[in-house]
Amino acid sequence: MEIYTDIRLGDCKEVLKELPENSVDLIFTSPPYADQRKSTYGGIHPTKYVDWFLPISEQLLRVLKPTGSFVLNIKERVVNGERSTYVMELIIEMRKQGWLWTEEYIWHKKNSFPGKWPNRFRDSWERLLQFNKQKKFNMYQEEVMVPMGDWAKTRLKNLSETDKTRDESKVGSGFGKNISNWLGRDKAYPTNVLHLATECNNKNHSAAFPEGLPEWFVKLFTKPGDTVLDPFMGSGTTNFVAQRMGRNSVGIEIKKEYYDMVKEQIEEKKLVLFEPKEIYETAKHNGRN
Amino acid sequence: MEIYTDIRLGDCKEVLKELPENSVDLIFTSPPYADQRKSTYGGIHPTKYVDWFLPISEQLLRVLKPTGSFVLNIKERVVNGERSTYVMELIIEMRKQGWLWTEEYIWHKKNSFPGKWPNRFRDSWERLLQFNKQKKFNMYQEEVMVPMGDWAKTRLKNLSETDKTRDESKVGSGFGKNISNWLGRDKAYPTNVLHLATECNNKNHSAAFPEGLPEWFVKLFTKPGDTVLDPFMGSGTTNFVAQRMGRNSVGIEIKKEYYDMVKEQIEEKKLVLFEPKEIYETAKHNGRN
DNA sequence: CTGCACTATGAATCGCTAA
DNA sequence: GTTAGCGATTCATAGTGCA
Repeated sequence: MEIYTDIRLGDCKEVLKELPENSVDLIFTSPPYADQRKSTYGGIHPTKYVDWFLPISEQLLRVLKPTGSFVLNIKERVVNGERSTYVMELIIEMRKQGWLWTEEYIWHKKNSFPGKWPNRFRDSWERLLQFNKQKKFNMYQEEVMVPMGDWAKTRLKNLSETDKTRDESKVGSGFGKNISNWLGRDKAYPTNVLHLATECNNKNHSAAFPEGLPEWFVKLFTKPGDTVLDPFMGSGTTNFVAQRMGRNSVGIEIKKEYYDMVKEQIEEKKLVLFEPKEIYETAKHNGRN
Repeated sequence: MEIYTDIRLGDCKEVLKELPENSVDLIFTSPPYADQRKSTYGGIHPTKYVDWFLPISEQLLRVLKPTGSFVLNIKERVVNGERSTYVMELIIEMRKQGWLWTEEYIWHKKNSFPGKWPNRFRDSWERLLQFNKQKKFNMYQEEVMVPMGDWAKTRLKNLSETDKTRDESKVGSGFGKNISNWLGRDKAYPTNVLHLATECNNKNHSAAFPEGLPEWFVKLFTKPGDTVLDPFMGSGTTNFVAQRMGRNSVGIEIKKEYYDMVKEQIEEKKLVLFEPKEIYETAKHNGRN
């Protein structure tokens, strides 16, 4: 299968207009967080954040396929001792734009940055907001199943009386059918809480999120050959993951420095792609939830 | 030390007016969640939820001491395939009332309700919203520190194969490596993510939350002799915990059935209070974070 | 007292059917 | 059309009983 990795330089608000409508299966991104310090990368003041983001999310709504999903990794900052409300306002405004706010996943960062403050503890979680265009969308739940708890072994040997009763009460058809549901089952569906450690990259650039994060959602919401978009590419984590997993991807980055870096690395990776099988196997190591 | 446990019957919107202003150190409560079904206990329609809650939070703002905290346990439900936005709207409106939204803790429910749906996974977390009257408030961080040595030991011993596969295999970091960070340290500050299982009570009443939840916040935000308030008492978990930990408490409940039950149990507990030490030790079993 | 087997059930959600 | 009621689905935990 031939896939492409399309890296573009520019302001995503403008560059997105070049993309055809209904062409993307998954948007996974982590936009620059609101920040009062203008000096930092893309610092947008908290009070302007929603106004700044809405034109972008409007384009995202246009390019996303009706069956696609938009996953937004974001967490509000503390301003004057309070959590800002711009994320909540954003959700409310995006719904007015036509987005459905389907779910909020939690990314629990296991090794969050240490620190001590007089009136709060370490912040060790971030939001992963899932938006959709319609109630029916593609979701491949089996792809992200996790090993089941230890109890399953004994459970499989003898079904408990409770289960029998519960099952029999349903219909007179008996519980044989239900037993078959359990046989051979060694995996369970995950929950909406993801446990991942923040990655410690010894590279010269730091990723906002670990590879496991986009990987989980790429598996969950796309199949090989689908297209993934990250309008705030940064160090390109989303695109590298997409490429490794056999998905097309588009990445947009406003800073030439990052753009060049990703361009270079993407070229390198292409060489490796001649052995896709092996790469896929290595990738499968990554555990999740 | 002599403490009181004050249980009152009635609608908290009215009963709260009887309480003096600036008299409570901690409000910990879990109001009835919005629900479309009117038949269930206190079912408030999602679209009316904010209007229903604001008069109550106004009273709570009045009775809370300036140095006190208000912790609200809540989670929005799914309506028509979307998460409702009433919790976000509530936060925004409460800030207009004068509340500061200081922090959002996450309660990660390890044993969430099972089930499978076409477009979502099991919901295994709830919000614990912390509101304050001013930026400076009482917080006793040392009281909730996690003993590192013990924690690591039990963690290592009890670590099931599933845990390892699920949580640790993702990055190269590995579990052992992280342990080494903790050696030589007695205690560590927790984060804003709490891990607790929902209690599996085979008693005749079920609590909405496990005792560990109010216990953690009572420790964190009050000292012995302080006053704790739960305006939606329910089965009285908050008040039992407060009493056991030597805090005064006020509980308000609209349903006579629950009110009577708690009244009865509070009386029983008083007898036991002659041996506070032993009780406290047993209570410490409740795991957290 | 420890360990193992087994039981009970929990702030759930979707889709269909009846009113 | 819209809404309310009900069945089906499903996993981790604590508690009990017994060897």
